[in-house]
Amino acid sequence: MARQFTLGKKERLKSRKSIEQLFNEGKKINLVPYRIFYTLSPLADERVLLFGVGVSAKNFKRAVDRNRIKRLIREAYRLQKLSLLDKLKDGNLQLNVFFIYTGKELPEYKDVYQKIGMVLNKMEKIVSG
RNA sequence: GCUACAAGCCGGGCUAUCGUUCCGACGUUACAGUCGGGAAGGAAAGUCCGGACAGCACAGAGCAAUGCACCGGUGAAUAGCCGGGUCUUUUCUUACUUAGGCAGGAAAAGAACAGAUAGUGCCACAGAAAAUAACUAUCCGCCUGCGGGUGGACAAAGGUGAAAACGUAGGGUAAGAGCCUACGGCUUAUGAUGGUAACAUCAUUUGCGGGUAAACCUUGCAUGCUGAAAUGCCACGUAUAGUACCGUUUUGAGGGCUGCUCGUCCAAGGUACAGGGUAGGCAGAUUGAUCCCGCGGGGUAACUUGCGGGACAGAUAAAUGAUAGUCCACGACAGGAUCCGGCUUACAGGCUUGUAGCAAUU
RNA sequence: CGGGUGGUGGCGCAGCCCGGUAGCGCACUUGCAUGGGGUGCAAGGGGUCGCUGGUUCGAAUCCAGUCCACCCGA
Repeated sequence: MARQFTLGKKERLKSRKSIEQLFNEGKKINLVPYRIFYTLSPLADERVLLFGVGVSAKNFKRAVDRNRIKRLIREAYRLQKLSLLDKLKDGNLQLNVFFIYTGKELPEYKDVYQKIGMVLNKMEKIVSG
């Protein structure tokens, strides 16, 4: 039985090329302190859902703060991605997502969890039709 | 015990659930999965110095540029560190002095402490003048209408200023002036003594011509250039690919000698524009001038050395987190990105040791 | 990772190389001109020269350290 709440190397965007493609060709969602890029395409291999995070060094000068925001977003995503994954499997689709934090204040985990949940719900609706 | 200062060390702990990365074992065709172990700092930061390492270059000469600048030691090396010298400032103290002051000694702090008689520049305001002179004053000669004018001599007396032409006394002179003499101060050179040396003391001697080199500069010494996006290898892929210009025996386009010039060597392709492809993997790359502990040796110290034991991340869109509970002193500054040595800056709180003061007990 | 530029009145800039008076435009205040406004004319106020030290008689300017903002290479 495979574990469910994982976020290993195989589930993250690892290629510079695919990331650049995502920024150039992907669609965009703005949700107050976040900006999400995504591309939806027919399933090519077993990698159904790929994920990435970014925080601008302009808004957060210290690496400690950037690391913390990325960790919080990753955690919220990890715990809430399951139903989106099921929808993608049903539709035989492949999705790349990239989260960018555009706010200027350090967020609380509860807010991050809530907002990421909203984003994922939106994505589900887009995937469904 | 409390307070202050200095030095050194630490800088949240525990439990549960979910999760990340690397290594090993099991397992698998290969994944998946399971088990065990490792996983940010004292500054990882700023990138201010110095190296290691790598590539290119390494026949020579000249010029330039940059850095450093008392001496010795330390170390792979430095603008770091340690010790010493000199100077400056502050404090204390002693002798002399009516006082002002001045000389010596001690302690602490600081010093970008080579050169201002190599040259050039600058020094606002004030002041006669900011370094060459001129002006006032002084003295001498001549003229005079007795107000002064004019030709010379003189060199620091002239309310200033941050800074004023060695100080005091005497001689000297037409009047003056280190012009001369004595004492004192600073300074140049030589010698002697002590010291590895910087330097100190003494003797003789040269002069006394302000400051500024964190102004240009001069002198001495050092430095090849470029940095892991360096560099080597493998894989994938495109256009046996276009246009223009220059050149291909000699008249040679261009290139190397990596700052430039000379000089020298190579040389058949080169330059520009337009367009196309790739942007994956492995090595570099984590164990090294390494760090810590104990005992011992050398050295004033920085540091070094012998023996024994222990420890040491390696990611690559980039890993240490989240949630809940609990304890306390309620958690600061802040996160690797080739590595190491230093410097600088940020930092809640706590612990240890030493010194000084206060209080109390025996 | 490497390299560079800039912090001067409320705003945009000059002065810095070669040290001695901080200046310009817009804005602001007051007055005059107009029936009123725009506009024009005249006068005026306002600056720790990012911060901390050093050199110097004297620092916005020179030097060192530090903070902040911005840009470039890949």
